[in-house]
Amino acid sequence: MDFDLGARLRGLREQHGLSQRELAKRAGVTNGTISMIEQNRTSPAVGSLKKVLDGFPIGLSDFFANDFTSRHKIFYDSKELTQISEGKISYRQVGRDLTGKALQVLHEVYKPGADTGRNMLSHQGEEAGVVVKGKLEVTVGADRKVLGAGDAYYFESHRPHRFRAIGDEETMVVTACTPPSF
Amino acid sequence: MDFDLGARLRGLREQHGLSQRELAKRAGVTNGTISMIEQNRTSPAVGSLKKVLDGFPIGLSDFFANDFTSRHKIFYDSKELTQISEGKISYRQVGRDLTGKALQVLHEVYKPGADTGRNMLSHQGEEAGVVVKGKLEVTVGADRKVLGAGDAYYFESHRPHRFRAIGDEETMVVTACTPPSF
DNA sequence: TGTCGGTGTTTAGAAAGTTAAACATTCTTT
DNA sequence: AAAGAATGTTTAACTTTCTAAACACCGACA
Repeated sequence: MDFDLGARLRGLREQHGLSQRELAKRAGVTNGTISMIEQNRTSPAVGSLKKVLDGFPIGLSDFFANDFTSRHKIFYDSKELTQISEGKISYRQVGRDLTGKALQVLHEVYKPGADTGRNMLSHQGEEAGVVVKGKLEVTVGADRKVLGAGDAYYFESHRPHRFRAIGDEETMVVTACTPPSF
Repeated sequence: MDFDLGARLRGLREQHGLSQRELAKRAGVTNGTISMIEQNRTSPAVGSLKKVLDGFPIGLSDFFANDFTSRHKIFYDSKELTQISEGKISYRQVGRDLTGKALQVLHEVYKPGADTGRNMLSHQGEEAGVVVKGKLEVTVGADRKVLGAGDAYYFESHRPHRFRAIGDEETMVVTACTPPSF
């Protein structure tokens, strides 16, 4: 282990104003177990930790969300991207919490015909993207162009813009915004 | 345990095209351990699971992200909200993955003077919010009003809108959008 | 002062996880 | 068909976690 699981648990417990015994009772474990975990004298079984966290309650994912290592994470497997929303357009973000970050990178998948909407989006910062697959109609202000795989765009986000997937195969785009604005 | 940790691990391993022995070697555990975990015949120690996941690699948080229970989760502790972005305006979302959901609810905190930008936002759906603390200037189309704690708003998102925190204390708002549009 | 109720920590024994090696199975190779 | 190499599973010995109870400490209160 490389992040302080014990301290994380202790912090949570104290934030909730519980004693080790109170938490133990809720969780269905003994107070000794919690003591040992908080001192990092044991690496609890996942099942035990789950029981303990149910006492707050908080999920395992959230418990590890601010994992020390995940802040320094460099490589993200395809499956590791954070699904922000999904539907006609799927947005999957590189990294979970962009606090203090300058960049937001998304892997977007448009179903055929998917559209960000007639109403043009417009926010601050700059954004750029590369079409990986399919065809994407990009409208920026008065400019409009259909981009194919390998094509890219770059503009200042304050200009009204709109994206639309053309053709009948799904369209994949990798986009970057700075600063992160969702 | 109430979600199929074993199946989750097996799925991941197979997605990555690894055998139990290959993964075991990378992770520094034995193939037997992985076999037992995948059959849910043991609840692995967090440390062991961490080692195994480092073989992919994937973080603990992401491993549990699609926790079976978290899809049915009803109650969210304040600390459990998903930080989407933070800065002058902090957005914390209720729930992590809104796939298939109809609603996106955010807990927003505006630092004094924080502003969604001169450029009016505009997207589809409807949205509403309740100011919990501080003062929020809400502009929707030609309408503008300063809302205080307890005040609320409701409009169709296609109308251009803008939010700005007024005064010198931070402003807190709870907002809801449908459909989720980030 | 003493004892009561609370806190977190420690310890011996019970339970469970992990290892290393053997086992069983499938597929390829000869 | 037999040998070989890969796969996942199981078993006995070992290690670690977990429990239950005792321990030590602190503040309240009679």
